[in-house]
Parts: sequence; structure tokens; C-alpha cells
Amino acid sequence: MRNQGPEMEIVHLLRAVTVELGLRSARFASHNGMHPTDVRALIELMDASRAGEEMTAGRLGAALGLNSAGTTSLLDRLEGAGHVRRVRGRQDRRKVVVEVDERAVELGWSFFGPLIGKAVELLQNCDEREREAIRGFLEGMREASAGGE
Amino acid sequence: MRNQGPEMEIVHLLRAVTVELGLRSARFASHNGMHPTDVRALIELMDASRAGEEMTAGRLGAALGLNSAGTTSLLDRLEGAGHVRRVRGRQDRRKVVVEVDERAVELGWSFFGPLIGKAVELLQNCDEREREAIRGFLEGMREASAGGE
DNA sequence: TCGAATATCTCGCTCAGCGAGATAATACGG
DNA sequence: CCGTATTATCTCGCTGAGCGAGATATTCGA
Repeated sequence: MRNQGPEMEIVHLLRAVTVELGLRSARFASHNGMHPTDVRALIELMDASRAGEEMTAGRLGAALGLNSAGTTSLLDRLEGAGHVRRVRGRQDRRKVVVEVDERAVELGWSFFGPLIGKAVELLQNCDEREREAIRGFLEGMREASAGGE
Repeated sequence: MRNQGPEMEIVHLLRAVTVELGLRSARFASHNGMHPTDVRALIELMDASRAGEEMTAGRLGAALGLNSAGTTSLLDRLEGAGHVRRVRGRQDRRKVVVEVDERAVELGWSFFGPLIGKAVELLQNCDEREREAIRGFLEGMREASAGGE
């Protein structure tokens, strides 16, 4: 193996976390008659709403790596299930602003709530320096994985 | 919003990392004529090989959340592309042991290598206590997300 | 030795997502 | 203002990943 320092355990741990989160998300999806992409869309929508930003059809599709046709059918699915509403943009009426239904937000929280609670609990048992180390590591990994190519 | 302590920034950061890793994995997949599931399968296979365990068709399918039919077609795909070989189990000849081709391992490293390098670099700039904090946080999140329901 | 259990495969089907192109609204040079 | 380029979304037809049902082959237990 290329590297076998004590760092590798943490690297594999991070990968394991992403795998487990993905599987849990898939289980939640099929349990609620949704597809993995629908759950990812809901996450993006809740995140945008939390940041106070409008989410358009195009931005959502780009965030999920879908083309426009796939985005349309995703929105058809979500709208048909009553999770979102399509609203024409006010200034630019070509755009479709996607609004999340309150019950879909509740559904999302029933899924993420316990995980978030556990995370907050773990972080509250850290002192400031430890929290900063965790934050720095995650921030670094996000930048490394977001990068181009 | 339900909670707005300083912990939430880290929670969202963790989610952002998993999203970015997923997108990067999808880009890598399409860039190599593969599907996201194929990449996930390769990860599982390399992980098992690293742990010195044999990976059978059934175990692989279970790890990915596929049924037996989907697993068979996944293996057909991977075998057709030359990434894996099917080998009948020696003691139990119902089983199919999946062996990864060396070139597929190289392909995997070309994708994960830079990310792993960045992670190791970040971790080497930490002292022992900070590393332990990161390890503990990820371990806790893995346990929380792995749990049943 | 025989039936139950287990591992994988085959067959037919559904539907997520793609490519190509239509439609509609906006931006902008002349 | 007009015509053209650009942008945002949608429609249509299609491919193929993954599912359910059931077939096949191997092993285990009474």
C-alpha cells in the first residue's frame, strides 16, 4: 500500500462516513417513495432556503449534475408528490423558482435531525481548539474535492 | 431554524464535503465511461482488498444496496470493461469471488490519490490531540449514520 | 439420500436521465 | 424600436441501470 501512516485511518474514516451517509439517504428515499436524486434535490433546496437564496430550476439541475431534460422530470416528480411548487420568476419570467413545501422540510428534518443532533453533541464535547481542527480539516477537504478538472 | 450555534457550520461543512466528493466521483465516472455505481463498487473492492478480505458478488451487492439481478449486471459491466474478473469460490463453488484488475486499481488511485495526499498533508499539520478530535468526530458520525431503522 | 437453504444468473419490464430540438422571455447593437 | 443572439425551461424519443420473479447450481442438515 502506498502510505500506511496513522493519517490513513482518518482518511478511510472520512470515506466510510460518506458511504454510510449515502446509504442512509438511499434507505430514506425508498422508504418515502423517492429516488436518491430527489433527496439530494431536497437537500439543495433546503440549503438554499436556509441561506436565503432563491433556487431556480437551472441552478438546481447544475448543482445535481443533471441536464435540463432531467431537471424538468425531477421537478415534475417532486411537484407531483407535493414536495415543491413551481413559481415563475418575477423579474426574469423565463426562470422557474422552486419553492419547498413546509411538509417536505419536516420530512427532511425527520431524516437529518438525529444526525445533526449527534454531530452537535460530539462537537459540544470538544474545546475550541479541537473544534477548529475539525473545521479546518473539513474545509480543506471540501476545497480539495471541489476543485476543477 | 432549529439550531444556530457555532456547531452548525461544521455540520454543514461535513455535508458539503460529502456532496463534493459525490459530484467528483460522478465526474470521474462519466470521464471514464463508467457509472456512479461502478465507481462505488470499485471503492468497495479496493477497500476489501486492502483489508485482505475476499469480496463475493453477494457481499458487493449488499454493500451497494443492489439486488442480485442488479449485482449480476454490475459485474457484467465491470468484467466487460476489464476492471474485474469473476472467479468461482474454491471451498463454496456457488460463490463468485470478484478480483480487481491491477489497472483498475491504478485508475482508482489516479482519482483518490490527490485527495488522499491533501488529507494526509492536512493531518500532518495537526498535533496528536487535534488528530484525535478529528478521528473521534468522524467515528461518531459513522456510527450515527450506520445505525439501523 | 433428500429437501431446505444459499449464491448467482436469466428474463422481461419500468422509469431516471440523456441528446436534440422546440418554445418563450430577455439583452443588446444598430 | 426592430432583429438577432442568448438564456431558461420544456417536449419528445430513446438507452440502459436496476427491480421482481423465477430458474439453476451448489452446499448443508436430518
